[in-house]
Amino acid sequence: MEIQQRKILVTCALPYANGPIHLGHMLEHVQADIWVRFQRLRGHNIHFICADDAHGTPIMLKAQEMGIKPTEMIADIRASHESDFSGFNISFDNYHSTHSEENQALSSQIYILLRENGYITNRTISQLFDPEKQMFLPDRFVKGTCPECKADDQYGDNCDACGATYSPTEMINPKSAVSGSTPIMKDTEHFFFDLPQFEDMLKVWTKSGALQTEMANKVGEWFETGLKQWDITRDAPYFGFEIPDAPGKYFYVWLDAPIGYMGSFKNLCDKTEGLNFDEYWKKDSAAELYHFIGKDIVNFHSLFWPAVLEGAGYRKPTAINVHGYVTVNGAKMSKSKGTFIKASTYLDNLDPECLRYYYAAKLTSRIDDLDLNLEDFTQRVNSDVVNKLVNLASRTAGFITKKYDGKLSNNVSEPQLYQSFIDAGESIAALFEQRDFARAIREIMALADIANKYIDEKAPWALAKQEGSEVEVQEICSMGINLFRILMTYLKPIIPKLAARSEDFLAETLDWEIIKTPLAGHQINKFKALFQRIDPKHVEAMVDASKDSLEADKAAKQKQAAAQLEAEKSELDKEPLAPEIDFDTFAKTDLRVALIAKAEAVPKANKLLKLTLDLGGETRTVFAGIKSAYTPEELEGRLTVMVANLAPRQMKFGLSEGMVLATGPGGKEIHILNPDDGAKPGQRIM
RNA sequence: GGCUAAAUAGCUCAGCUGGUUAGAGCACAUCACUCAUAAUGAUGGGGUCCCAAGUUCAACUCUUGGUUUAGCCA
Repeated sequence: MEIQQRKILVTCALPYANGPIHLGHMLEHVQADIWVRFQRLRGHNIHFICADDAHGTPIMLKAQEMGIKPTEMIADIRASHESDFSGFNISFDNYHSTHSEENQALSSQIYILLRENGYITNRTISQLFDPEKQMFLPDRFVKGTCPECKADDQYGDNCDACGATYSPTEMINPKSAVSGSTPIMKDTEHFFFDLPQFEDMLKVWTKSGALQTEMANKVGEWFETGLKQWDITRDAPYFGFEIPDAPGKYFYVWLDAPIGYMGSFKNLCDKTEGLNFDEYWKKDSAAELYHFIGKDIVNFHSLFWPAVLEGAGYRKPTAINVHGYVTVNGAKMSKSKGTFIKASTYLDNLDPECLRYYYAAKLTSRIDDLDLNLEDFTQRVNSDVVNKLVNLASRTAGFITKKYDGKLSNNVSEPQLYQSFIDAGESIAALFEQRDFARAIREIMALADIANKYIDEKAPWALAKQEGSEVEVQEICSMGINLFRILMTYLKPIIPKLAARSEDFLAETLDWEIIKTPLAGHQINKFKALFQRIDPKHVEAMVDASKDSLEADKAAKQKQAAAQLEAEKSELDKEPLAPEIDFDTFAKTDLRVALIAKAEAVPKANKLLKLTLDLGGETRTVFAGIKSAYTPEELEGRLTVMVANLAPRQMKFGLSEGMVLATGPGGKEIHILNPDDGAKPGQRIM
């Protein structure tokens, strides 16, 4: 290949490991994947990496809620993320996690370099602290009344009702969202990254072409407001990496998350022969580095991240490629409308290539939001991919197979037409390079229209009925196949699976350079349907399924909320104290230490165990309603407490001569009493 | 509240630094074709280019004000 081979490293933003991938995430991964596949197709040396962002308070608390370790939770979520991405044919060279050895080593090393270079300062700050949970609270985990409009139940950083922003300390009646207790102010020493020192460098870098103009403008506004020192510390308990030389202090998740890009690449280098970490990350690296991100995290990537890299002596990104949000049917993705669609739900119902195509058809290099209009989606994909593109092969292949044994003509009858399709490749490539996929697709489809027109004008089906036109018919249809081959090659980065099926059909690997020579005298395979139309029913089913999973979520949340409410009630609320009695009244109750000599299940009783209690010489038979919480085996040999002077009571299964004491609401939650070590059977309890 | 971006046919979007009757695809209508996954081709209907004022010989394109939407900041 003539083109100078480039060394490129591409990343997608690291998905947060506390929830599933949805179609919003997919926009970014599809965009990056198309660009990466395009570069590969052009012969460049490109590596595409990602990882799960696995640290932070929300993950720690969610794991707690689920009753599992954070490491277990992030492992599960990572598996689901990887499966979703591979379902959409996202061609990562490596998918790692920020909770990894590589990342810990790099984060610590970068932090130490920043400190040595004088970019870390420390000071004591005062923060809201949950006295019950013994933890500092991020703003999002404080709820209370808005100081401006007095709306209840607002988050600690801003008010949904009036849009006011404030610090959680200004809230009226703040409560910890974790425990419900009232937070107190507590001092703690934090480390700060001294961002203002990088202002001059950032002003130059952000205007160097590394950012889209819209973003450069946006960042300009932030400069006007003034850069602030960045708090990179969180106190224990925190799920993350402990800061070197600072026990109990952890890196804020947003410090080690972007370093996760490096961590994932390091991990790839360690398992790839000849791939050198420094070649891509050292200060004077000749490799290109691109981050694909959404517009929500621009500040981290255009200010903190390049400054951290610079401060620690690494190279800065070549460019940050920012995209907008996905809306569905013109509105924000909504769980109640069923338009909050998870990647897995999509894959259950539709072909990933359809979404890849549709996103590509609407993606530009700008930051506009992209609307997934489900009706338009169906029409556009069916019309472009099936009616125009695949149709080109479908309508000509039959002739070649039936009349010419699957062999294309030796002669290329329209070399000029062919060449015009090849020439268009240059501008199409430029559009791919600029991430202007929408325009690329428009050009490709305009070519498909020309190709269909050509077939229509030549009408090989009419010629086929005339004697002596065999060669001409073969040549026309071969042209059709050849044009199809060019178009499919251009689309290969976007719809790789369809391209792969086309390769089977054409008996050839589609390649940007090779297609410059048309196929002549070439044997192709029998045409099979290459692509299934989108059936609107499947789209509907997907939306319904998204509603379903939401309803389940909602029900689960309600149940959880009810349980939490119950748990928040004190035991005394549930069962208020009984009226006062005098000592003599209490003394009438004769409580004794009893040895459970024997315990057996009562065959026909659901709740009862038959206990034989030894009072040190005398035994009693007691039926106790604790079968749901204890097995007979675990009770035998234990000491417990019984009411020894309770009048015997005739039960269906025999006479019960007393009762054992237990607490708890019932079911599994029954706890019998245990006297402390040393107590002897028969001793009175007073 | 301050700022940024967007607002063009039923839908999704193009319209470069202001210059003759505002474009494409889809959808719709009519005709042609019947090779093709009811696909393709031709023709056509459809727009006060968000509103108002201004600059100009001339504004979808520039300026100002407003409306709506999305977002950033306080």
